[in-house]
Amino acid sequence: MTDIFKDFITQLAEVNKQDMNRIMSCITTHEIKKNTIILSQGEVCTRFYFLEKGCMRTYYITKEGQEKTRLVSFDNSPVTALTSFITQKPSVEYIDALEDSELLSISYDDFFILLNEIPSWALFYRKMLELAFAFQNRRIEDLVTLSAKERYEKLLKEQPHYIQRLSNRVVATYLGISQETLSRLKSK
Amino acid sequence: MTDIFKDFITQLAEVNKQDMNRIMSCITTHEIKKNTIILSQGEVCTRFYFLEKGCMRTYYITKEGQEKTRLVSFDNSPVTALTSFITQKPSVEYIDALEDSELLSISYDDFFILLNEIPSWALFYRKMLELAFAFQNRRIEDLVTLSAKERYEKLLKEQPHYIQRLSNRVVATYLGISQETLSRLKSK
DNA sequence: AACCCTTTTTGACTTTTGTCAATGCACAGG
DNA sequence: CCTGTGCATTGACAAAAGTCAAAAAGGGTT
Repeated sequence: MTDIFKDFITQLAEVNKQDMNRIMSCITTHEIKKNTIILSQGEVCTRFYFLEKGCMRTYYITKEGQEKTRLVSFDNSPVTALTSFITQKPSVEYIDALEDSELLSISYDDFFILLNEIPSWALFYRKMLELAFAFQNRRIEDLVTLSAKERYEKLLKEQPHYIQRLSNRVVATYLGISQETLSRLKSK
Repeated sequence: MTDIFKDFITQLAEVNKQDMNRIMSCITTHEIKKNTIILSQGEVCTRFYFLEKGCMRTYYITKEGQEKTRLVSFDNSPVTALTSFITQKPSVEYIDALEDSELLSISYDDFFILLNEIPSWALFYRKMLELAFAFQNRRIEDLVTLSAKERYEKLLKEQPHYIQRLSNRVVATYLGISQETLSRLKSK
């Protein structure tokens, strides 16, 4: 059940059995229905989430009321408004489920207790931050260097599951273009 | 001389005198002339840099030959192609000096030796990653939610030194717009 | 002051993308 | 089997931003 998460941790840092049990003792599981919002703008992100199965989205709503997607997460990845989680300040982002999903979570307090208690957890966290940084780095690179059309083509080539599994509307807000523009790009 | 860096570290993590001396023993200083490139696309970033004084820029060159700026760093901030540094793989980014600058640096090997040797250095690194993540998060948010004009106005309001200290050309590549568009936005 | 070199501004035009509105389509719930 | 409701597509037009070229404005050097 929580094996997916164990594997994920182990890929980043070796954890002995005892430590792993300690980590797992802090974990809560959640079944989330499609369209459920697990974090709203203005709320503090008090838990670290990991998505075992399903699909979730981290997004903003602009003052004009438009949804803009920062990140879409699929099975086997962390899903957290990290900035809010780290600082324990209100989030500017929403997180919701695009499909029925299975989540694990750890509270902020436990997360940081583990950090001091278990060196391999600290290593795991550091590696995760490094990966998150690198991912965002590429995202900025794409947004700054590519046109809408090029961003779509790159996504189609490198992450075809985004386009297969998500609605046009969500893909468009992820690419930072309008639904109509995306629809026109697709029909070529 | 290296006091600026010491202060920077101390703000993120408490370091005792002995550890600080150990850290400082790994440090090299550099005087960099304006327009010097310290890292090119395709090179591995083998040192972690910290900018004590001056101004440096991290940027890409697109296949059309256009410069696109990911980040501009002023006095008292880290300046490193972190993704390349962490993975020790070739960088996609260039780093150059926009002004005469004073840098410190630590080699990759020393950096990771310190990480295992000195817990407060590990904490410093973790906090730095957290800050870098949060910064990039905001950058993505701006790129995704704001128009060129709004990005310019936000920069003018929140980081006026960018506009005062940098050439139009650099500001434009940072905002992801053309020089001419920026010039027109300014004249309103 | 005169020169060169770079940066900035301006104008005319093109391309890209967005907006609004209408239509078609598909699926969930009664 | 009908009927909404939301999503996708298409068309016509508008707005935003880019491109190219030329002129103007600075900045430093002799």
